Amino acid sequence: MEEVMSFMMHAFELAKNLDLELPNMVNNTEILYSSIHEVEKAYSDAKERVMMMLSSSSSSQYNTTTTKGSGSFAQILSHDVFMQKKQHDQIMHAHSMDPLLLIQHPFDVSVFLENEMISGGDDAQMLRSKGKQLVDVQGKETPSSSSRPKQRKNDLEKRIEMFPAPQIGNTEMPPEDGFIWRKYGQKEILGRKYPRSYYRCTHQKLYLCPAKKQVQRLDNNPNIVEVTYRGEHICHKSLTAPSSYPPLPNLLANISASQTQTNISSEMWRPSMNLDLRDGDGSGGGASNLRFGVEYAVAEMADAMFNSGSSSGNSMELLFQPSEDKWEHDEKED
DNA sequence: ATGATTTGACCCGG
DNA sequence: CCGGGTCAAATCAT
Repeated sequence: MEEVMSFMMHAFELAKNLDLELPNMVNNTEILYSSIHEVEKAYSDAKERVMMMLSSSSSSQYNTTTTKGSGSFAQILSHDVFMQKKQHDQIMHAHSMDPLLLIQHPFDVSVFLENEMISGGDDAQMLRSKGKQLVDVQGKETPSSSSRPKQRKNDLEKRIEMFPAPQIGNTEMPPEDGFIWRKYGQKEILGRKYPRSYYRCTHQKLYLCPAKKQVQRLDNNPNIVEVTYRGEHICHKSLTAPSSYPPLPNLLANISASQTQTNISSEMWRPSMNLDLRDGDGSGGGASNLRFGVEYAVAEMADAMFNSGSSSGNSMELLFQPSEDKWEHDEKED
């Protein structure tokens, strides 16, 4: 029960925060949206916990091996709510929060794109055509003409997204977005309360992946981090994935059917536990090390295991449900 | 030993 | 010249 209370308290806190920050948010719809969404989610989480409890209390003798079709009303209800919540979250994310989708379906979320896009589109191509020397294929710098082969800002397409920031635990943990990032710098920014962290794609060396991101906590609302993406993941395309994702509706259908993808932003909002994966000093470490696909499933599993405790088998049931239609398959090298 | 993070120095555009 | 972005050596983690 304390768990539920904790969830509720968190929801209250978020709502209160939203209330307080509302005047500041009216002209920033992204933040407003994000905040509302998180409040909604917090309550939804609390509700889910209650459902779980209902479920376990009314069918305690069935315990963990309950299989589908034999559940009590509460179980069904709980399952239903869980599904609804998941589906809802995923739809919301698909439309606004998921940078993968943002990259793959920029048309769908154009509201989040900045005006600073560079005509010409393809980053890699653009870099090449601009004669920028990055690194050569062997990974060595190609020294020529005194100046450093450094990409300058504005060379890459820029996309800004708002993510909820963790309030407890390692609050410096950047939002998980499905890619593996390596931190290469941190800087105090003039007029900003919090330092900005710089990340680049881990596969930069191997695959010349130009993707980068900056993570910056907002000063007027530290609960939100502004993530600026630059460049697209060519490594993602070549390594894993789907050079093109299924059309959005299909994707959503797949996700909600398979229940394997984790709601990304929810991972950092777990109110009653500290999900620090490493680095507890909060000194700016902790680049995200989860990757899309497998680890997400693992995270989801861990999430379900921790959160459901001994109360119900529903989550597990969802987790192990066959789902071959995942669109991220492997990380095979070529 | 290898890879990631930290952090001061450096570079460049405005 | 200043500030933002990046480099790279030192350090840390595994």
